[in-house]
Amino acid sequence: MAEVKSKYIALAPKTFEIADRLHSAAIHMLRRVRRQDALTGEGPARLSALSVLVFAGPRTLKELAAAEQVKPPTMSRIVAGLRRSRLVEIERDVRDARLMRIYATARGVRLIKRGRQRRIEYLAVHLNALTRGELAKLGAAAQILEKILHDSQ
Amino acid sequence: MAEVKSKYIALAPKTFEIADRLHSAAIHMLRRVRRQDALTGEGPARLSALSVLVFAGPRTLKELAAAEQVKPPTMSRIVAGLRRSRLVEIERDVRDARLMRIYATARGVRLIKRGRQRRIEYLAVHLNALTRGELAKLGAAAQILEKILHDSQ
DNA sequence: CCAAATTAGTTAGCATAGCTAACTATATTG
DNA sequence: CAATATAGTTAGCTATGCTAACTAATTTGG
Repeated sequence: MAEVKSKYIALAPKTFEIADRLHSAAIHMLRRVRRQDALTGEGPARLSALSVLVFAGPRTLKELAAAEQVKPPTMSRIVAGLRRSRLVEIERDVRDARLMRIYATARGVRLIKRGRQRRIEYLAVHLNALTRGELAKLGAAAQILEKILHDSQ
Repeated sequence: MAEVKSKYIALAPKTFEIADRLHSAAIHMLRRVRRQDALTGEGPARLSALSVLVFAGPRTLKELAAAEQVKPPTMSRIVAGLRRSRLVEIERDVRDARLMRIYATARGVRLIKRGRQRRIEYLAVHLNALTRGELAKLGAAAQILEKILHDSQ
């Protein structure tokens, strides 16, 4: 791996090295796991948006766009695709007719849960080769990352 | 997070839970870090392919396609884009005129190194809030993941 | 109360990124 | 040397990202 120097002189080289390795490991892990998604027959943007609806509940288009960090026109087409595949349904808000209420259908929920199952199972099968201690270390790391991600917004 | 059951009864629930949390943390971490890439002015497929050329050296189109897990026609266009941006150059193999030798230009190397610097620095700044012990745990986790990814091909 | 401004979402049009099928050009093989 | 195999490209489809410009609905200010 290459050297990384910084303008932030307060940061220890060790911190950079760990950031680098964590970054690389995350990229390679997700690349593997993502191969499982082909079986769903839907593209990554749709799966990701649908996943928000399944695990966080119904959302408006704008909220969904914000959650997925894309612009409204992009989300508009993603939702149209999900609707064509009967994975979501849309209702107009009674209070404010400009707002959409987008929610996952039972079919959408099933698709996401199966996809998620495949991803997690794939990972778990590989983690199964580890010792108890190693597994505990991964658990600790996940917790630390969750904390950072949560704190830093 | 949702329940995940498995047909692999030999896998402990704890393993699933950790796989799940690791998966989620990796997704959110990379989503953050990726925002830095907009500054390069190149798309993700180009950055990723160029990164292979910079860190692993020149490759043929087929090799690059395999490394990026895409089909040759896809890589053909990615390389064409990189070439237009003067980030790579192409030579024909002397022994076998069918083969391309694709390599990063100095400009390509600079672009990737700066982009990488931004990503790693962003992460490192956030890791900097951690204690020595927490940092060490993340380092240990990265190492364990590298091992699994390497061993399982 | 209604005109102006704001907000939610869509449409149009562009670029990138993925695919398969069908092509060209070069090497290899029988 | 003809047939086959291999490397890469081209054409044409879908999906996913953007901005600019639009429609429709709501809110606000005079």
